[in-house]
Amino acid sequence: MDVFENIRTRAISGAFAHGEKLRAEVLRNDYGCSASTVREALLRLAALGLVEFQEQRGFRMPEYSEARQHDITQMRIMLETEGACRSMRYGGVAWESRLNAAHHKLSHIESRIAAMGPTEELAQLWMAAELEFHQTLLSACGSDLLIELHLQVYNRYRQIKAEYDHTFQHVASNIREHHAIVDAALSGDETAMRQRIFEHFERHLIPGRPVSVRVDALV
Amino acid sequence: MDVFENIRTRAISGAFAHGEKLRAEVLRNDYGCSASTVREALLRLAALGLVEFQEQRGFRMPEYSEARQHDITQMRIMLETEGACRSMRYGGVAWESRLNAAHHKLSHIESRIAAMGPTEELAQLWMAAELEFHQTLLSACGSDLLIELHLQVYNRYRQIKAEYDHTFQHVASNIREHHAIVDAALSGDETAMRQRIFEHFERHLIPGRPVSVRVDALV
DNA sequence: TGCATTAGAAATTTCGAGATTTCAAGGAAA
DNA sequence: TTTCCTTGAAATCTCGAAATTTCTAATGCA
Repeated sequence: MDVFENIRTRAISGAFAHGEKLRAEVLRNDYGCSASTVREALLRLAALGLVEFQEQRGFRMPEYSEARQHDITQMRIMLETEGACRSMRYGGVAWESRLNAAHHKLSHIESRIAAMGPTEELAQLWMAAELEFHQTLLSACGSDLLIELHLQVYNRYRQIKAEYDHTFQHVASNIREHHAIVDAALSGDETAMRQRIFEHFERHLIPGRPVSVRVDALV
Repeated sequence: MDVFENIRTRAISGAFAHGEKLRAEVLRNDYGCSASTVREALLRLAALGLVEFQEQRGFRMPEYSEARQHDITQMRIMLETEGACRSMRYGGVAWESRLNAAHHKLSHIESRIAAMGPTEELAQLWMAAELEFHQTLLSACGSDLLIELHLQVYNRYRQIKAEYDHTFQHVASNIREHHAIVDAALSGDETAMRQRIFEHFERHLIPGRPVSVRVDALV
């Protein structure tokens, strides 16, 4: 069992509370390994911003704050619009069909959640499919670094929204918004793509706080 | 002595060759600590992309490639234009004077290098002053995350350009370009700022390769 | 009471030995 | 010759104990 991978999953899916202390000596029991191995995993997570580390004071989960959520959301908007627009330019038909496939898988799961309510199993499937959809959106952008930084920001976003996600309040709007993004991709209209991505995230920004997003002639 | 910090500095200042293998058992001699401590530092560097890590196969420095340099440069342009423009909007006079101060310090060092040629000591001072200048440029952007990601990308940039930096071929143009950036900041013209930052990095892009940069009415 | 000190407990970090895995060279079979 | 296997050496990873630092709370003093 990969300790790093497993703790990472827990850290972005709400298994730990915001601000909770993470003690290697405690977590080791979950994995039957030594504290050093857990410590190693936590250090790597800290470098990725999923865990906070203070010398001689151990590890804790990041605290929640509206400002932090706004910041992370704005960065996701920036990286995803940039990546999606580049994919539109360079990706061609191959990318369009991959995006379609990823969207199909995701919307199937979202429909089931909308219809029969969230179960633990559906939530797991949704997490994976949502990530895959947004990664596919950027997959043809031609920049490994953009993709890597996006994954970092995506994970922090999931982490901060973990409890929110679990309720699936906005499945209906999510379905619409994901659909609108795919439409924009197929239409080849970059301005439309920027707007659709912005709209997808808009409700997670702090109203009134300045936002720096290029939307080009937002109506 | 902080092993992590020290190895990080070496990794971005050309002390290790591209693709070189980094063995904990070897590096421990430089620090008089155990291999585990070195290993811990290397894992953290790997999470930041400054070192590559393969399970059971240890650590090595990233290989050089033109494509990688282009990618990193493009991301620096993107993050720095965004951050600089936000600083222009939110930073006010306080930011302008901090930028002026940082620029003054940097250009003083660059002038000395231009005049009397590079020494090891001047190179060290330049590294610190250059980072401080570019960080000051973003310092009033209002986004901790943007600043954090920029530092990551900045470090990868320094790492890949380490030998190039050491020659100081372009001190003269650097002085001009840094000056132009400060001018744009004081003039409050965001379009000019985007252009000046692009020009500062232009020579490190692969000619002809598509670039996605918003420059707004580049003449 | 309020504040500083300090002793004990708890948590964090370092360490080197041992277990595991990969690498490299030589030899056998096709 | 080429490919596959064997084997010893080298490198990597894991572990729990020991050393260090921080935290807690009880004590003494003003």
